[in-house]
Amino acid sequence: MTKPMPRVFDFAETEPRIYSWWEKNGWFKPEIVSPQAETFVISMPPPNVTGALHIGHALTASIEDLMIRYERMRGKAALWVPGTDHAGIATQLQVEKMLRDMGTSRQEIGREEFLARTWAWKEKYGGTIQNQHRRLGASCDWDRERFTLDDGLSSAVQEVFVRLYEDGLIYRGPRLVNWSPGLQTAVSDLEVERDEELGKLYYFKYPVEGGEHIPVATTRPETILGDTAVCVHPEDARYKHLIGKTAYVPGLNRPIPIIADEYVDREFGTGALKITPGHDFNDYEIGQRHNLPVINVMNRDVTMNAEAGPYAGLDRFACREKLWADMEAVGLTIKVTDHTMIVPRSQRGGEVVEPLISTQWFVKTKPLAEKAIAAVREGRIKIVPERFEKVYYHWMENIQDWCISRQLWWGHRIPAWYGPNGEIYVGKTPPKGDGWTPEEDVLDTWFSSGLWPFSTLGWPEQTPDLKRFYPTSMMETGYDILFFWVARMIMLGIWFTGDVPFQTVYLHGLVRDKYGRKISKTLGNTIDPLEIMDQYGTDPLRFTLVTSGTPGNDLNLDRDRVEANWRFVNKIWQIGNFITGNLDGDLPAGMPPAADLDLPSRWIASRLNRLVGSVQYLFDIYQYGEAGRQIHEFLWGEFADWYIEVSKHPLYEGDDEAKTKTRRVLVYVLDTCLRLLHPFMPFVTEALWQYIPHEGEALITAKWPQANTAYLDENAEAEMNLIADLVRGIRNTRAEYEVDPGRRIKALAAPGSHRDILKQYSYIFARLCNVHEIEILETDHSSPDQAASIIIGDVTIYLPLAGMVDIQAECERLRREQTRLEEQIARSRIKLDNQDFISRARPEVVERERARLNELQAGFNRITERINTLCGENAM
RNA sequence: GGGCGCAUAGCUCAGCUGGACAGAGCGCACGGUUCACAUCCGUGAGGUCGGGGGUUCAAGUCCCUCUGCGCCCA
Repeated sequence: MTKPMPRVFDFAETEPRIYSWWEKNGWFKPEIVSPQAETFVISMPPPNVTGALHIGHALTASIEDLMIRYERMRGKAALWVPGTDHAGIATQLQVEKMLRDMGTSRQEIGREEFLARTWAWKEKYGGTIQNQHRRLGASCDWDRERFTLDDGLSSAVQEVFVRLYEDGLIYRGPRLVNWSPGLQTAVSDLEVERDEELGKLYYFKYPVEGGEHIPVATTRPETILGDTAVCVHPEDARYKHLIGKTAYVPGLNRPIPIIADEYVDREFGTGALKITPGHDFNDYEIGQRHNLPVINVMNRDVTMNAEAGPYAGLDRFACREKLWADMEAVGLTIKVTDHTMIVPRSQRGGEVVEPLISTQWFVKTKPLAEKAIAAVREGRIKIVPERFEKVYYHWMENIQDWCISRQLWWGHRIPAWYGPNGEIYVGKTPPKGDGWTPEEDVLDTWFSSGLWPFSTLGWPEQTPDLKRFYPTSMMETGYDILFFWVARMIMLGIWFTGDVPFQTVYLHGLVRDKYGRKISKTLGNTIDPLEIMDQYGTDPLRFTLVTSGTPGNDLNLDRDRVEANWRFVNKIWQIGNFITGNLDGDLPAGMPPAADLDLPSRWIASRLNRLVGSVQYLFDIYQYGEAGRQIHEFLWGEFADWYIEVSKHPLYEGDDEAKTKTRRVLVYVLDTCLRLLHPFMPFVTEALWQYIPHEGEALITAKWPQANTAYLDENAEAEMNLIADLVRGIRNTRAEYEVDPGRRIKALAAPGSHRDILKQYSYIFARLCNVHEIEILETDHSSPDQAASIIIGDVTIYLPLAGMVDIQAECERLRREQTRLEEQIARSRIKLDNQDFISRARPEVVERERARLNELQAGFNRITERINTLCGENAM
């Protein structure tokens, strides 16, 4: 039985109610199906624990929830593991800002107190994003929620660190690293952003033994103080004679050799390159090749150190100025030019990153990467869209060792201790004995998130969850973290579990504003998903996010589209209103057999099953957006606009049998569409489903539809198309002749080969174009003069519009139509006359073309006939 | 320097395995108080599918090339 449903869909009331009902019933958990069921598992990319939901999270959650709901409906044990990331740098910065606002600092309160405050901060703001995910309808298993600093995950991190160390894949040592002066920590290559900026190129003269000078250009004069060579191209005629001689570092007069290396670009600057292995990655490599010493001239706060001689204590940029001024004074400068250069900046802090020699912990990535590459090459991991595989290989094949230590406090403490005699101990527990000092540094946040797919399932313990749900099925995330996160999960996952962490990687794009601009606070074009949900509800936002773009490409989010989809939600609701309002008592479930159905029902059943098949195909190839658009098009453009309108006849005027059949079709079609749409728009579909006759408790656990080919009916589609074309033709004609839409008119029909259909379904014309009487003419009819005619195939409909039809105009209209047909016939003939087409095109394509030509020909004959009778005497 | 993406109606985008006159939403113009919906219904205008070349019986769709915009890597 059905209960009366509200006239409008109140999303604000419905969403939280339905969500908690789902959650309370445990439907987000994989345990709702048998333990033998096939699994489908997604690890949710963990957002920053203290973060707030932004539009990117909304996209991620919309797609992942869609995947999860779809697979759940397909009967799989669907598990979506949620969680949050401690986000070392970001969170520490937030807390430090709070401390600053309170007039203190982390240094002042000390490590222990700082961590206590950060945990407190996490407790306070940590729940926000979970609840925001609930608003999005995310059907994840909250009982399995994890946090990267949980005990379990911390133990996984330690385990991994220790084992990698024992495998010889983690080492510690002084190396040139990217130093973030603002954050006071080393960062990895990936955390450095390189952008073109306008800078200056400074030309210095380096004195050379024997009184000569060699000109050297640099963008960073302060690093001159750390130069250990000047390098020229071995074939450079300008400097060939200087190779092997000694130059003197400006400002310090330290002697350095002039060396030759083919690396030098003769075109750039002066063609003579200063080599500073302590402050430049390329120079570091050249230095290694030539056995040059490495001099570090900076402190960690990027002031100059003692090696800088008279410049010690100055900030790096102040030093730059002063050195230039000093050298200018002694005539060792040439010129300064404007110069566009690549400046490395810290991803988080934005300040210029300084390459600095520093002792850090590193992961030797090559052996890990090899296995990770093989997994994708061998198809054990599939990346969607496929083109990202290339990007992945390129990065993996050129991978550099990964600097994993961070001079932060918020994070996983590196499980290492230093002995009194400089020895290093690495283990999960402190070493025995006295005199051991624990390592101060913590690990890169991505080190722990790299374990996410298995650490969240209990690894290193062999938990039942790990056994059942690992490897996971799908890693869905943005392409912007392919290297940061996806690549590392693959490397670490394979290394530690011997199995891939997930079978498929689906990468989505970035959400941009409607003009395609990147969303940024400074631009002021941020899109707040919460605000949108307040205004339109969750379903329109989700549907818009999923249908606005294609996999792997950025999508431009247009608020107008959200509004349009909000109207779509209303449309669905109104369809529900209509159907439930026209039910009466119990209804047999399911569809009547096709043979028992009338033409419109056979048509809609055929269209529906075609849709189901198409949606299935699109889901199989991850084209969710297109699938959503097709469901939308079907539901509104075919079901509501045509079938429902037509169904009013049997519903209002039919007998009981006709009513029942029509009701069953209406309910069945709606039910199927709600199932198809549920992964896209969970709330309105579930809410409405509860008002229509249904089996089972909730749509969320209802069965995903399968196409039933028994209902495919090409003939019904063709007949219905003909009727629809006639209806449209009549509507056009009425509009053209400005016939009052409310005015009922009659028509005459020369039915051609569709006599029975037109007779039986003439009511459709009454419903859809206000033609309430159709007189079916005999074959040898005489056609009326004062009439407009609509010709589709071999059917002609005459609208006797006495006094309104201008024969002259009508003839012109018909001739235009005739010409159009003529052109199409010609084109079709050319095709069919082409032997190559006949022999090479697929038979059904040729067949379709033949049928089409017949149809065109019939129409052409009909229209010619009409012109002859109507326009005979004024044929010019 | 290497790689990738995008370029389709005024705007935002679809168009997947090549096959009938290229679609949607919004916007625009005109017309609608019929018992699901004005959060609606109907009609219409609007596109040389960035340029050029090629493959094919057939190209918006595949290949090459050029132009413009964007991204990634070095």
